[in-house]
Amino acid sequence: MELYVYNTLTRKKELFEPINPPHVGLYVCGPTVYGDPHLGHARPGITFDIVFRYLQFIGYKVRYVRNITDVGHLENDADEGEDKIAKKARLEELEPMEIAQFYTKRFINAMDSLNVLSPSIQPIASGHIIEQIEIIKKILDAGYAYISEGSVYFDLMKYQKDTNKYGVLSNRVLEDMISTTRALDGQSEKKNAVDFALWKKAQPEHIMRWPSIWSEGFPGWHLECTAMSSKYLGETFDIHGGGLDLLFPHHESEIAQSVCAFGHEPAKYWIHNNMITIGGQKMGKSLGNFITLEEFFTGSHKMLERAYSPMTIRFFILQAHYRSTLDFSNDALSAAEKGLKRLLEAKRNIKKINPSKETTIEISTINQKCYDAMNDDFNTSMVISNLFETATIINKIIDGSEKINAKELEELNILFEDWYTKVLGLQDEQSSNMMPTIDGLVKMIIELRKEARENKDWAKSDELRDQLATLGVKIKDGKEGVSWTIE
RNA sequence: GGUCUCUUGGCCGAGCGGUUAGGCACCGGUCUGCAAAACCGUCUACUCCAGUUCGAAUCUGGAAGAGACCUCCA
Repeated sequence: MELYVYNTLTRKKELFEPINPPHVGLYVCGPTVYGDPHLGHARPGITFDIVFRYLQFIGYKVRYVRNITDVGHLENDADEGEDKIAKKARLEELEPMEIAQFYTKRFINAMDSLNVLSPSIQPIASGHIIEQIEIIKKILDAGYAYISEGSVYFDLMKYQKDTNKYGVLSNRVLEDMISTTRALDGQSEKKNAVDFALWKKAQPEHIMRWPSIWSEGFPGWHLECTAMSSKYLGETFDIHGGGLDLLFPHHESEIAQSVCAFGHEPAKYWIHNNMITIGGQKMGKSLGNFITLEEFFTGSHKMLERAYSPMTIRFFILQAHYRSTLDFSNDALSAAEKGLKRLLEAKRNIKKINPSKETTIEISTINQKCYDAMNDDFNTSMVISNLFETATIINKIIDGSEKINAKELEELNILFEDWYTKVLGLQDEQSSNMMPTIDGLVKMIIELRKEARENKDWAKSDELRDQLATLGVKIKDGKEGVSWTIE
């Protein structure tokens, strides 16, 4: 069994071979915590959750590091030298760390509800200022940075001249960029407009600041990931992930920093998830068209026709391949919701199956198809397609048009446990510790209704059904008796 | 302007040279006191033009349209 992953560095699918098997180091750029998590955050969260889960599923020991950026980034338009968290803090009259703390918690809660597993380590940028300063020193010593008015800048021209590596990831041509770079604040301090800051001297109004030998200030925008990935995964690790929008300049700059500080590139494989679009356009803070995850869960956004559960969001995202753009719409989400429900029902129906002597189906074939799909660059869409076909088979078995023996039935059970639950991370949202109680209560009412129906008291029967419906409990009169679900 | 990507049926979305993707919707059927749900079945594709090939949604060239990055962004 061989896993192939698409490596952005080479623009093709490559056989996955960890540097130190069975260990795998996975680093993913986490959120900047100055706002509520939105649908865009769900995509990398879920994409790399799948990578994390699948690598473990096939036997690797994975250390998954996903950072929290709480140092903020520079605003580039107005507010010279003020970063996002500081700005928000000033507006709301809070400590910057209150803002960061608040949104970090919101982010983690949202990931939990999406059933995204916790990373092995979730380091915060502000907790690694020392490590970042150390890397700046290394780059200075190597001669690829210079000090200017209390700030430290990366010398891109020198880096390019010596290594010719700038652009390996993003295919950028440095010469072209120089001619098209727009004027930004502080350019006069730089040798070249394209140079990026490793350390930035804080302006008087800038409230997030740390001491350093250069100035009171804050670390540059790309440094945190270099510092934290090298600290926890080593100078060279297996997979670096993140959103496609981080490819340039963020990841390109990380490579440059690593090459200068450590003498080699940081990651063997680069994996990038694509964007979620809304009406064909990228969803983003600056565009004002983003919907927060909480708004999805509660339905409180003007573009949403109603609420969508976390599992619906997860399933919606998994139905597309991670490298494709995924377009949001109410119709698409409703379709995902119904599809997920169908799969869940099928999974539950497995329990109702009575095995036969003979079997007309072979589970191992389906199982192999799921492996093949995942081994081909994590094709979750294909796995789901296989599960749907299995759902049809399950229904046919119950219907009597297909047969399954005890051995295959056991494999069927494992199939859903493995792929639906473990790898795709889908879960039954209705399970809670109150369920046995609710189940008992509903069954009592169903019993009452059954009596009414036996007496042909349709009015009473319908009243019970309607009242349960108003509580969100849907009664289903099936061939094999009555069942119910919570809507 | 530069770099890159995409264009699949009513909607979403796989597909990487030959075989049904799948889901949702629609329609037909089964079931039902009625209804809903559920289940079964069926239909609608590959932006356009040219080329390579026995054979192309899939490869090549061209056209049109859309998007991403080049500025913080998942």
